[in-house]
Amino acid sequence: MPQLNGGGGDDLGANDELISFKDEGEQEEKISENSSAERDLADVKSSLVNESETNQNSSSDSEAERRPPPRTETSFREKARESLEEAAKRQDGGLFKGPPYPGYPFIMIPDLSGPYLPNGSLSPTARTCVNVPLDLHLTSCCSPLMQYLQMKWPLLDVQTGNLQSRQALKDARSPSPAHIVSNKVPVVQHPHHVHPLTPLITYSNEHFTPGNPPPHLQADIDPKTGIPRPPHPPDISPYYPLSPGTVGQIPHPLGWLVPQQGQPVYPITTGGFRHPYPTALTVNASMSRFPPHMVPPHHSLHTTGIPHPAIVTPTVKQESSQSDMGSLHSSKHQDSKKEEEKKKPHIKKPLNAFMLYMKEMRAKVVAECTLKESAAINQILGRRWHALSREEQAKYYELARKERQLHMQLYPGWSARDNYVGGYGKKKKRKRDKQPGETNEHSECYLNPCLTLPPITDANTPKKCRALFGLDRQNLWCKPCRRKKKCIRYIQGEGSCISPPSSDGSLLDSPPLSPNMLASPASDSKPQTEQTQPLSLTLKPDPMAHLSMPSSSLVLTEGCTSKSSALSTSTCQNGVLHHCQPTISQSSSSLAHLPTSSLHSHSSVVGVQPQPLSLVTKSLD
DNA sequence: TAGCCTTTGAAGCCG
DNA sequence: CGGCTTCAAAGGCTA
Repeated sequence: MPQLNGGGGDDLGANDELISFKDEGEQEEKISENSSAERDLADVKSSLVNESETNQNSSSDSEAERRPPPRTETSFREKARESLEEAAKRQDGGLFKGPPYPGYPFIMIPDLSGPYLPNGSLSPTARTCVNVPLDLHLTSCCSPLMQYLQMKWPLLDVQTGNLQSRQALKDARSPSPAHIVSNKVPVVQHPHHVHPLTPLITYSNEHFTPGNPPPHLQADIDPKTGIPRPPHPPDISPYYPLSPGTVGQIPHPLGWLVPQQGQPVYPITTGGFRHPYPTALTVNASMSRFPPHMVPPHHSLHTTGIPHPAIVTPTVKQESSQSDMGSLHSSKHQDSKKEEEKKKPHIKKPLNAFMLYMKEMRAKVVAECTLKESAAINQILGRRWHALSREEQAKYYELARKERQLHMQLYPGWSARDNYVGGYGKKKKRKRDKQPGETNEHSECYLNPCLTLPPITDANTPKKCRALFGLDRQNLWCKPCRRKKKCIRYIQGEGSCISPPSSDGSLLDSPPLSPNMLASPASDSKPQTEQTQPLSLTLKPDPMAHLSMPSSSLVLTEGCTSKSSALSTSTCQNGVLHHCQPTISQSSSSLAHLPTSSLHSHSSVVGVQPQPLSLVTKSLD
């Protein structure tokens, strides 16, 4: 396995991504600083990822050293140890007693997901906190996991101060009997279920309502630290029956212990609710200190009924219903087979870096604007992702790498093909095939002629060069395209790219690249935040612009709300009022013939960004 | 109600 | 090996 190759740089794809990202960064990011410095920075970032990958199996200490958010981590670690010690001494409960703060008994973790300050510190506004449930079976041997979590938690994002959340927390402080009696995990309702492997997600207090922690997990809470004292592990929890080998192992601190109602994504298996990460400790330990291949496989992990968040019983999946239907007419044998299949947990793929990022940032985006449409949000997040500095991205790559590692450790026999239905017999949702000419790129141009946003639809796919030149002229493809990455030419725009004048949105936002930049697309770009993204304040001549661009100035920003509100003004937390209506309406009127999907796509694009991505375009003339 | 949309990345399949 | 496809999250939308 690639990931196991400690020295390999390819396991995570991070390298590739970084490389390609460099290419993209050139076009997407305005570089105001000297290129050499940028290159250096980029090199540093790339090396960061490389290092993380190459050292993935080495010392977790090194990781900890690389981790920026230290204070909280350190204090937390110390406190956690104290709590552990105390917990070992006394198990008098005291859970949820006298919470030092609303989030109690959760740890307050700085939200680093937001605006990062150059020095790695948090901006005041970014100091939202995460209430991380400490229903940990913390033991003295958890340091690797702790490190792992420390690495992750800083990225946690949460919307705090939410009265509802607090209330929910308050209300939930008395564990429901159902939680106790049933094998169900105390449900914490969250808009997005928490990926088991990724504590990155934005968490709100409601995720961890006090009802969540099973009785045995009612760790004593240190009134001083507010950190719940980890329950003493000696007693195997009826809730999380731990196999002998799981003693001392730490349940994943984050919410995937608590599946969400209506989202049986991480259903508890019939085997009982066990430690989600039975091998979390050992895995992490081995992960950080030993080459993964040295770690003994835990083949029985997911067969023990461990409710790993990544495990989803087929019953919750669409396949299940279908199989159920079919089973009606099938033989008993078939039924039994299907039953087995049904019971067979669906182990989800580990989240990649971007998915982790999305999980973390989605709530933030949703909160910042009225956007709720995932498609639109994802577009925004996609842009933000590219706007992230290498360092920030490296964090996610690192997390993703660990996710995969952990996943691999937990499910040694699992393969992505297990979930790969395409060509493997079963049905599957097949993405609607779009004809090359069927893309929304034109509409994109219409509606989004000068946005900083790159073309959002198909036209923006990495196959741009492929579409332009065809497979037989791959030598003309941009590097990213060859690597199946986002086409830089397309993004760069025709003005500066070698590609033929594109009718797509290539003219959009990205500033023209200098020839030398084209020559060495990977040469680099300095990490940019989206604030610097106003890539094109000048409207490039768009062949299609006359069809869509009003002669007047436009203010297009991502701050505009999605489809539903695209035609009305919207506000974002940045306080900027985005008058989307004129823009959209004009565009729409001129493009009344456009498919609604196009409009939809466009409106979706007009997401919200805390940082003004808005561009004021000049009139064409 | 299943699937689409939309993003990026990882990984599997296929020629 | 390169290209294509699927899946991972997510929630509104659509047929």
